[in-house]
Amino acid sequence: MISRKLVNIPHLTPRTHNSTHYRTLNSSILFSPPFVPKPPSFLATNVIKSYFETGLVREARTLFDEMPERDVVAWSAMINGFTSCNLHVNAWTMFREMLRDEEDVKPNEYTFSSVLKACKSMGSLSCGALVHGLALKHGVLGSIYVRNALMDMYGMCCDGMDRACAVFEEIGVKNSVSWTTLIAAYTHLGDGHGGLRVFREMLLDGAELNPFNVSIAIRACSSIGSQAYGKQIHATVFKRGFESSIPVMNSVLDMYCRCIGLSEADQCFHGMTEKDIITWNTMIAGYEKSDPYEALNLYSSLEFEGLTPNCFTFTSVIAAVANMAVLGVGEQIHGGIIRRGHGDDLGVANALIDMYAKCGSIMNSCKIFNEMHDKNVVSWTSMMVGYGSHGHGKEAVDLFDKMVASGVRPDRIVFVAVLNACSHAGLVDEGLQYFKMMVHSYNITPDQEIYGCIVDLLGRAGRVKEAYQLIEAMPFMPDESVWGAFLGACKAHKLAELGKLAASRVLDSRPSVAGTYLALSSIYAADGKWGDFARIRKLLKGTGNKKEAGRSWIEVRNQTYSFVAGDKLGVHIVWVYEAIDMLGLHMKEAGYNPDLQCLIHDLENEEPD
DNA sequence: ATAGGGTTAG
Repeated sequence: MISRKLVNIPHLTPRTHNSTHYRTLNSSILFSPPFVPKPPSFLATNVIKSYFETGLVREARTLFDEMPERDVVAWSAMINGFTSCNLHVNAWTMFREMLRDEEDVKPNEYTFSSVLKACKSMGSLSCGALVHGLALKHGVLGSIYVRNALMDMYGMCCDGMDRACAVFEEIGVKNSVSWTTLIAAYTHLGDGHGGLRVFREMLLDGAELNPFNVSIAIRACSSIGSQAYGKQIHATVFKRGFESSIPVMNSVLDMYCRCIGLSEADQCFHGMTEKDIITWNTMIAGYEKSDPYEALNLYSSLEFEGLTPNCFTFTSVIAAVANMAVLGVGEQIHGGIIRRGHGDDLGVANALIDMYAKCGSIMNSCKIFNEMHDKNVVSWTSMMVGYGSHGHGKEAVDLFDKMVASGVRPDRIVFVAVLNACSHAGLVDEGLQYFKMMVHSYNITPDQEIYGCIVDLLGRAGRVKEAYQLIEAMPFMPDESVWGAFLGACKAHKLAELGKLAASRVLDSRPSVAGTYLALSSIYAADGKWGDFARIRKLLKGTGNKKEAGRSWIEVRNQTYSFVAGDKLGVHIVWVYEAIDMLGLHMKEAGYNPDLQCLIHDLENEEPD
C-alpha cells in the first residue's frame, strides 16, 4: 500500500537519499506522527482567532502582546477580530500600530480587506481613502478581495458613491461579490432605481442569480415601493428554489410589508417553514405603525418559538408602544430591555426617547437622553421633536445649538424638527435664520417638507404675504404639504380669498385629501357662505373620502379608554364628557376664550343624512 | 489569517 503510493507520485520520486523531499515523504508516510514545520506564531494566531469568536477581546489582546514575534497573519487576525466584534476604532488603531511597528511587518491583501471593513463601519471616508493610497503603495490592488472591500467602503461612506463606481469600473473581471456590493451600495444610499439598474446590467453581463444578489435586489424594490418588480423577483425566487434561504424570504417579507400589504405579508409570514429572529422583527416592524397591538402580540409569542428578542425587536416594539401611547406597557417593556442588557443600545435608547415623549412623560425622555454615553443625529432629533410636541419650543431650539456644538452634523430631518419647534414657539426670525443656515452652511437643498415648514412658520405668525411670496419663489411646483400649511394660515387668520386659492391648488394636485375639503368648508362657514360650505361638503362626500377621526385615549388603572370627537358609544363616555366640561371650566377660569367658529363644522359632528 | 446577502430609531 505504502510502496504503491510512493511509486504513484512521480515528481516526489527521490533522486538522492538525503534530499529534503525524500526525508519529508519518508517521515510523513512511513513514520507517523508527521513532522510539519509551522511558523512560530501559528498556534497563538489561531488561539487569538478563537478568542475573538467567543468575544474574549481582552484575552486576545493580551496573548498578542505576549507573542515574541508577530507576523502579518497575527496582525491581520487582530484587525479582523476587532472588526468582527464591532470594535472598529480598535481595528483602526491596530492597523496604525502595525504600520509604526519596529519589526516592520508589511500589510498584505488580508490586512487591507479587514481594515477596509473597519473604515466602512466607522463611515470614515478619510480613513478609507488613506488606506486606498496605502493599498496602491503596497501593491495589493491586484486582489479582487481588496477591490471589492474598497468599493464596499466607498459605497457606505457619504459622498463616496462616485469613487465606489470608479473602483468597480477598474475591476477587470468582476465576480459575484463585486456586483452584489455595488447593488447594495446604491440601495443603502436610498437609490433603489440605481440598484435595480446595476442588477439588470449584472444579468446582461451573464452573472448568475444567487440568494445574495436576489435579496438585495428585492430590498431595492421595497426601497422604491415597486410592487411590480418586487413580485417579478419574488417569482424568480420560487423558480430558482431560493425560498429555502431565510435571508431571501426575509427580504421578500419586508417587501410585502412595505409595498403590498400587511395581510399579504402575514400570509407570507405564516407560509415560511423556517423563521429566524429577523423574520419576526420584520413582521413586528411591519405592524408597528398601522396595527401596534398586533406588533405587541407577535412580540409576546416570539419567545414561545424559542427565539430571543434583540435590539431590533425592541426598537420596533417600543415604536409600537409609542404609537399606542400607553405609558404603563412602555415602562414594562423598558424593564425587559434593561434586564436583557439592551438599555445602552443606541437605536433602543432613541426609540425610548420617542416613546416616553409620545406617552406624555418628557421627563423620562430627558433622563434617557442625558444618560446616553453616545448620541447620534437621531437621538438629538427625537429629543427635539419630543420637546416640540410638548410645547417646549425654546428647549428644542437650544438643543439644536448644543447638537452642533457637540460636533453632530444636522441633516434635513433635524431642520424639519427645529423649524417645527420654532413655528410652534413663535420664533419666526430664528426659524428663518435656521433656514438660511441649512442652505448656506450645510448645503441642504430644501424640499417640499422644508418649504412647508417655512410657510407654516410665517403663516402662523400672520406673515401670510411673505409665505405667499416664498411659495411663488419656490424652484419647483409646491405640493399639498406646502399649500396645506398655507391653507392652515389662511384659516387661522380668516383670509377667505387666499384660502380658497390655496385649497383649489391642493385639490388640483391631490383631489383625495379629505382634510383640505374640511379646511376649505370651514373657511366658507367662517365667512358665512353657507351655500359654498354645503357645496364643498357634497364634493367631499362624492370623493368617498372621510377624514380619519382624531382618536384620543387615556389609561386608567391599567385599562385603556379610547374615544373620538362626537363619540356616543361606550359605557365610559359619560365620564369623558364630564371631564371635558371640567376642563372647559378650568380653561375659562384661566382666561382662555376658545374659538369655536371653525371646530363646530367638523365632520364628526355632522348628523347622517 | 482573507471579501459579499436580510431586520433597525426622527
